[in-house]
Amino acid sequence: MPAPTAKPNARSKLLDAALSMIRAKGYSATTVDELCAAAGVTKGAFFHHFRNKDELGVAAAEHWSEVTGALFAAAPYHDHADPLDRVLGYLAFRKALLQGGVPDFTCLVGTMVQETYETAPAIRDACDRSISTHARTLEADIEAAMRDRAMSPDWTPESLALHIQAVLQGAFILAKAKGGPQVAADSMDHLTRYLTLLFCAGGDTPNPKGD
Amino acid sequence: MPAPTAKPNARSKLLDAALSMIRAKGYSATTVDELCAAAGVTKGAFFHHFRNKDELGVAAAEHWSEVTGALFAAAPYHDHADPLDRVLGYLAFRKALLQGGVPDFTCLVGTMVQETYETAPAIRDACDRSISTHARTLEADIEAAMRDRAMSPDWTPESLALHIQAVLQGAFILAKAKGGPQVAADSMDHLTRYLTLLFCAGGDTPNPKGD
DNA sequence: GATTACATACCAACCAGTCGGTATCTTTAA
DNA sequence: TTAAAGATACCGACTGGTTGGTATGTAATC
Repeated sequence: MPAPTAKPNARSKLLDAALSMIRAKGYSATTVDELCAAAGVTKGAFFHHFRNKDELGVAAAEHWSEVTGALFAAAPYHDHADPLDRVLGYLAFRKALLQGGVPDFTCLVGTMVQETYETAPAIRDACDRSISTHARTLEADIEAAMRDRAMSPDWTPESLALHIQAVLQGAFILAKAKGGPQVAADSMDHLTRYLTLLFCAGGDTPNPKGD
Repeated sequence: MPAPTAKPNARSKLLDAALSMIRAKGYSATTVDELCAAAGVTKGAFFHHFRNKDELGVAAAEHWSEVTGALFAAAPYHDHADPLDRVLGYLAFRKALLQGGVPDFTCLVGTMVQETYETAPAIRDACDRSISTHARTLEADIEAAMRDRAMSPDWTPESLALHIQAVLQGAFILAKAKGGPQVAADSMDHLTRYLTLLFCAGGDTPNPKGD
């Protein structure tokens, strides 16, 4: 990638179109022809930049990581002094992103991995990288919040960061099923409540199942 | 439906095959031909029982509701005397179901609604019904647990039941991305911890955001 | 002048869905 | 008791449009 900034060339037009089209219709139902039409390029351009459809899927996941990575890196929740406030601010930011139609606020890689995890390992790995890398941006703050409170729980910062991602992904599924963001916002409130309780009311309680 | 028990006729063979095939490959990538081959029936039989592919999708969601509904109705977690123990027992039961390959323990309707929520409203509604009806089986126990503790929180039993479903659905997405159930089990542990904290350590704390 | 970045035309395989036909089960009435 | 009559369940060849992918050509750029 010599040019990090995206000129309106065929490749980036295809990737941008892929983000919205795959989020709306899923990966399998997104056809190369439709994608080219939406991006305003020809099929020749598509197969010039991508060897096949799966390679576009991988590139779309990576493009998604870059776009969302920049969005979250520039978000204001990092400014809080207390690390727990930064984590809670992250969740508030996620909740504030629930705007527009369902395809506008849902997650590309969460959608795509559901269809491809068995049939396209390259896409699954790209989606895993996207989710896991994003989750890792929360780990330092979680760990700092634990240290501030001298907590030594039986869960790891990584597992909590991944749990947060799981709640968000699940909230999107419910929003899709119910046709609106309200149920997702409610779920994010429950998650916020969990973090508040966990760090302020009893984070050292042993694992209720003991395993 | 005069005969509630499933004879090995073409329709139920197709529905059973659909459950596993759609969970593994997704709805769009599941072709009618492949489905018929897996079920051991012909295409003529398919279009005798279903007007089109979408109608199979709806029927598959309903079949899924019946199969899983019977599974959960017969599960032992209902035997606990305390309603909170029944809810926690439900979660332990869900965790115990994380056996076999990823397609074996993931949720059909969560998978299907992601691909169809924009393009096939009938399927989306069927998936919503499946999830919401299942969530509703938890509401009475949640409400009873609240009453036992004289709680008057700013969340409803319905929202908590749906949040539980969101965590489960999200856990399945993470399991698909990571290729195994461990991350899903970890997320279910966090959810169990949330319920424990919520009902035993501070369920009356006000909404941290205040909205 | 050669590599890159597209455009156009084309293809074989595949897709959901159709259709004429057969086997079997149910109803009815002589 | 049985047989005509109709409905249901299923079969499998066929179709027309779509699919991902290719082959080849051309204009711009390095």
